[in-house]
Amino acid sequence: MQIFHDEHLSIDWSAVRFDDVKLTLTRKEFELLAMLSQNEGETIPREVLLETVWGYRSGTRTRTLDVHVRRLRRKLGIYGEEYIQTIFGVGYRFARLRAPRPLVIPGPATYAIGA
Amino acid sequence: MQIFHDEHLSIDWSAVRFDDVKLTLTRKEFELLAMLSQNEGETIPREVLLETVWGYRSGTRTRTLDVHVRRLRRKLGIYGEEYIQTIFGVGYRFARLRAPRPLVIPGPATYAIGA
DNA sequence: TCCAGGTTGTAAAAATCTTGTAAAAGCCGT
DNA sequence: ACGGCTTTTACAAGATTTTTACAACCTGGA
Repeated sequence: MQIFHDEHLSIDWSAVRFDDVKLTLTRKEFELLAMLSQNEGETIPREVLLETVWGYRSGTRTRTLDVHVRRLRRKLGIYGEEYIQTIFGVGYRFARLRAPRPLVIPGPATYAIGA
Repeated sequence: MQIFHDEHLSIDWSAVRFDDVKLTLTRKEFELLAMLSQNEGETIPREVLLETVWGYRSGTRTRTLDVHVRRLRRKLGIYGEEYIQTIFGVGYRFARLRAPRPLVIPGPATYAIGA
């Protein structure tokens, strides 16, 4: 069963792939991503994430969520910050990727072909 | 009847061959490989493997599965880890071999081509 | 039946991976 | 600029897997 899909990212219970490259997420990373992507577009408060994914009771002082968001973003590559947005003072929000993929081909060899 | 096939690996009920070389697997090794490859791409939990292949009831403390995965991987040669992937804390997943063989030749020669 | 060879499971140490925390650095809104 | 919140990095503890070695167990043939 699929949790979320768009042009680049595909999230299933069996696997997560970004542009046909399989991402290996840890359990917590996956649970967090699932939680966020299942509520695409909605801002989920920190407290809610900490409670649903970690089972922490409200009031627990921890930075775990932030660190996991960080690791998740890194695995999502350059679009990490696009997919997982910070809502300052509230929580995080998962969003579908807007613009297609910018195609940039640097390097001299490229020009030689076109010339 | 064939269980799984790709460019390198061929798994039938009668034989398993890797690049036209017949592999001699033991019964348990074969059952494990069959179970995994029949569900290509899906992560199969340890518990499920231990129950279906070994008939163990859930909760049995054993390392047998790990050891058999080890022996299987070894027989699959350098691609052992590619075909049989570990999903930490969950189980194992059989996957089709990705890219053929990454042939990368860095260095000055590359630039000479473009020039 | 007994032996030889191969198969299977276990134990234990070594290696690896995951996860949470601490602390410094950076960012945000006022 | 300030206080509060988030990001980033590094580390340590705990959990899980890998690896090796060994012993028990089959099974077929002598």
